[in-house]
Amino acid sequence: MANSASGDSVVDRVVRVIEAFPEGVTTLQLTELADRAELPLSSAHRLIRQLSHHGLLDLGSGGTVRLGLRLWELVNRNSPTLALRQAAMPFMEDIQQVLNQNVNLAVLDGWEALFVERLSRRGSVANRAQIAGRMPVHISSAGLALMSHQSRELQAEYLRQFHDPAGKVSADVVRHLLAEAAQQGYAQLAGVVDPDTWGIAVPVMNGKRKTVAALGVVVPLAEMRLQALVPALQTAARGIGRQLV
Amino acid sequence: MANSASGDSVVDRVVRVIEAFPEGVTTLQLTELADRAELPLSSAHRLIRQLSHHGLLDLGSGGTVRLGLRLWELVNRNSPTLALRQAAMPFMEDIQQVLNQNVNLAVLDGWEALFVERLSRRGSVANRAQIAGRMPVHISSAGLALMSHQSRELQAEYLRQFHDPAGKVSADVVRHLLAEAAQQGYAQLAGVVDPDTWGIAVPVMNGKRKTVAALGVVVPLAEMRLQALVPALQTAARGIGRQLV
DNA sequence: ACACGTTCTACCATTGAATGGAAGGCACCT
DNA sequence: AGGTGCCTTCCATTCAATGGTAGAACGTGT
Repeated sequence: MANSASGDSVVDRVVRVIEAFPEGVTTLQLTELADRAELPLSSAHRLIRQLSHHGLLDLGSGGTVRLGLRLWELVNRNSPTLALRQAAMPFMEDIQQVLNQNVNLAVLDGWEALFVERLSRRGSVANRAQIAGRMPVHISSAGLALMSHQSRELQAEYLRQFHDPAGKVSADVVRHLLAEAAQQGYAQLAGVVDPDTWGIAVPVMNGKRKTVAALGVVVPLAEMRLQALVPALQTAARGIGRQLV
Repeated sequence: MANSASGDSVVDRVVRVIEAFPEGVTTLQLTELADRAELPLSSAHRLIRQLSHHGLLDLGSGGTVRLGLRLWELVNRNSPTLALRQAAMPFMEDIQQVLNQNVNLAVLDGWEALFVERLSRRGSVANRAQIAGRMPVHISSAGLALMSHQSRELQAEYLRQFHDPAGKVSADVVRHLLAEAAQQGYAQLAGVVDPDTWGIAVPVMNGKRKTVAALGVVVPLAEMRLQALVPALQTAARGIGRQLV
């Protein structure tokens, strides 16, 4: 036998290895990684050593495996969201200063909002973990803000396939939320993620008026002041969008 | 001929493709990417399509290639510096609040300081580009702070191979800077990177008193107040280190 | 309008790079 | 002392990867 009894290419395997790390886990043992990637140990070992040699992975002395610093560096230097994050950062800092709330920036990926940047509320323990985190469209204000400004076709497709695994939300409810968000120009969601918090997000449109991101804040229910928040967010979103092609 | 006339493995090629993006460039044409990665066009095309299929790259309609959002997500979720950044973030925010200066966090990689986190001075235009940026040890306060707390052997090896391409700095000068930094417990460097700025950095030690990072600020020369800065940085560095294993 | 250059995409016979079972080595248990 | 779990290396087998070639789809200048 040669070149994979299981019928997958080298590229497939490289991807499986990188994907094998569970969220938030930085270190894995060689054997465990081989298991997770469903690779024969010897194959996994060879592959990981190659990747490690190039710095994409970091194979420690005792068989501990991490993602490589070099990979982190390359990806962050050339990240597809680099321009967006650079444009958004000053405005996000402004909002954090003025409103003193958690600020976040998300893009749409599939049927989920992917958070690409985040600033924590001053004084609170930073919750940086949520960077690179995902939330389904229907339970995040950012997701709703993003989806409500997509094309009719995409929204229709989204609603067609929509199914809430928890079974608590129907497609009709989501349709209503999207319509409301589209009409108002912002999306809000209270107590869904966390019972004591309120999320508000507005779309960020690039120069061609295409919605490329959502800018949002998460505030304690008690401090909710929609009148103050929405204009601030919308102003910032326009400022960001003006810098994007 | 089969399996690479040039004698490199698939893994080599995957790495070359990812590394082919110049710093700060997010989009490349297929042909240009093939050139940069030194791959035959047809091979590059096949490889990139595979990677794109898995979301590590993103092959657009007109042959435009970007890094994939999925890759960014995976790397940032499981980044080797995740714990460090999470521990450091609140302290960095404190410093930014109290001192109103650019704050940065770096680790040592090879003979360079790799900046893993950064907060911009309030009011200044954010210079986020420097995240994932590198600076040689001898011309960055962070680099000096890091190197000055490494083992004797590593420092000796560093000094042995040291060579300033600009020819302005001798190994003896660097040796002196390192000794000074080691003795004082902080490193400073004035007007090297930018003629009007002063950089100060202190080491961050983990629970085993191993130096794992450097915490630093960059201040305008005019606002230089060493007496205020160093204690603040050292306090923060201790706070960060206490949370690291 | 036409010819030309450039770039993307697809095909397919050839072959050496990738494969993984087996065995060795090491550390740490019981 | 024997057992267990892990990392690491070896090597004959073979099919996945390769890249020259050619066609399609642009864009551009004459």
